[in-house]
Amino acid sequence: MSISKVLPQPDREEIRVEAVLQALGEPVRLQIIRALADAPEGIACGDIDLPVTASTRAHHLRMLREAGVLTTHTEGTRRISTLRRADLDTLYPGLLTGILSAQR
Amino acid sequence: MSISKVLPQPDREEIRVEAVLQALGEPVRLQIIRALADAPEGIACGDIDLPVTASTRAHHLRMLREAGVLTTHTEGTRRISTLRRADLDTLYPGLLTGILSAQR
DNA sequence: ATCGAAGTTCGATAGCCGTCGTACTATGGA
DNA sequence: TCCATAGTACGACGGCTATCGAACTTCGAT
Repeated sequence: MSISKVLPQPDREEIRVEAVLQALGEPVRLQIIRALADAPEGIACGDIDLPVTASTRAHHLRMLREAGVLTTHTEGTRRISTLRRADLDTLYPGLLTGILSAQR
Repeated sequence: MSISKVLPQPDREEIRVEAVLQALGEPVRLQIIRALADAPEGIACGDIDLPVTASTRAHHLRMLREAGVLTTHTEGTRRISTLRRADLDTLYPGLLTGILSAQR
């Protein structure tokens, strides 16, 4: 049995709006964000339908995590990601809602 | 005497959230947005203090305009830009506010 | 112990884009 | 008319980054 672990990510006060916007300004990553928004309990990155290979997928997940947009914890061999809604809503109230309200 | 003219820009319904986020996810452009937010009556791009040359400035202004973030009209030889607040607030309520609420 | 599944990391590549200088346009003033 | 000012357009260049394949790690199951 393995120990569930949270992957390294910035603290709330370390999150920079530029990094967040840059992270969100990429079609595939935006797609990921939307999938996460629809799965409040979190989702394994492999379970998100994306038009890229696994390695590219991992790359985008890492970008989003390091920007502070999502958090990832391990569950066996799977890595479950969730939106850092509370942090983002506190730092930039309305931003996430505004983005997600866009028609897809 | 010349005729004041509005430079080409997308209609509200043509604005895509990806383009907006991509436009905002660039430090210089974010700086422009903040300057515009502080000048509701509009501002000439030359009057914004930016760490880039005039041509780069023009490039960023064009990106922002074509993404639908700002509107530009001519006044003599000057080009006055203003945030498209109403359009953005309608399409993505809270997004602009969230971004601008970030500490600089 | 072996295997498969989930995912990451690394190196390489190709395309995008931020930057600049230069040339150009257009407007207004002398 | 001539010139200065405000700004754009274009071409070039360099750096960033999205993408991939291949090798590797980790865990769970058989």
